Amino acid sequence: MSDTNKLTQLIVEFFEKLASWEHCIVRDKGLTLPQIHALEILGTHKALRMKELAERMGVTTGTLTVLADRLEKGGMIRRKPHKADRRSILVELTDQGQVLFKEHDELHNQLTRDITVGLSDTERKMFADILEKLNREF
Amino acid sequence: MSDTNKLTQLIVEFFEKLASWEHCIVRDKGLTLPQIHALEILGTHKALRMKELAERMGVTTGTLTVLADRLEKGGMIRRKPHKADRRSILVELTDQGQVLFKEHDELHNQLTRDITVGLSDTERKMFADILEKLNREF
DNA sequence: TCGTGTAGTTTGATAGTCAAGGTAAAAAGT
DNA sequence: ACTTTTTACCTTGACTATCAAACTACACGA
Repeated sequence: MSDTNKLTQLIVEFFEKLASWEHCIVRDKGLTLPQIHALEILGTHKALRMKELAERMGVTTGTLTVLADRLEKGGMIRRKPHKADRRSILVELTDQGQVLFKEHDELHNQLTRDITVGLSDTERKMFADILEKLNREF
Repeated sequence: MSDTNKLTQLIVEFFEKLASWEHCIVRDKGLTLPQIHALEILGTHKALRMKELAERMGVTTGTLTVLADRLEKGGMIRRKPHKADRRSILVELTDQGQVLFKEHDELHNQLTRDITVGLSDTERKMFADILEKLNREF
């Protein structure tokens, strides 16, 4: 097997494990993956237009409308008018959504610590550098 | 911001990009993420029992039943009886499913090549080593 | 053989998803 | 200024994913 094949398998395995972990975590909180995904994006971007959020999530605005309805009903997000463009609607986290986001973000950090526990400082730095390069190439 | 936070962000960004890529790829083929996920697992494991496949996918057997129905109707997989245990059912790829799996697998390899194009041989090897360690810790 | 556990299916309820169509507002063209 | 086109969001209809719970058939141990 080529080096590329092996590396691909390692990436796929890593990806699957991350996905599975996220899935279990959010299910315990009564949320779904798309819902927490929206909260994650809003948590790092303050207010976003529906259109922008939909694009970042990779879904249509129609899909986002119903998703946002549910999150709004659950008290996680808030819609507010866009001053400059009356077609647009801004979405932002409520206080409750902020709390949830921060909790979830801390879980991510804890996971990072857990899985990198066997790495040396050099390796951890190397890993960060490599990820930065990969993200640029995407 | 701590090193852990930064590393977490890099991992999340990498994960999101992988998910988005996979999403776009399978949509072009008229498949869904869970469907291609099942094909990927079956592609590397020959025949699996429904129960085993469900566990690897992280879904209940009820969910897998309807998923398998659709894949079977689409000619991607085949159910066949389990010789030793008549409660169990084995699932395996059809020839058509095999072709699809190999095509998709090759796309993964191509993606690996594309995103690691900026890495040196040393970095690529280091990346593989680190991923192996992380996958073990999971 | 009888009770308990297991594999898979079915069903009902809830979510996610898209495409297509609708409405209102902005932007562009004339 | 007026018309046309584009954009942003919502709605609807159809399909898929998902789980929990109930159900069937089989296995396995006491």
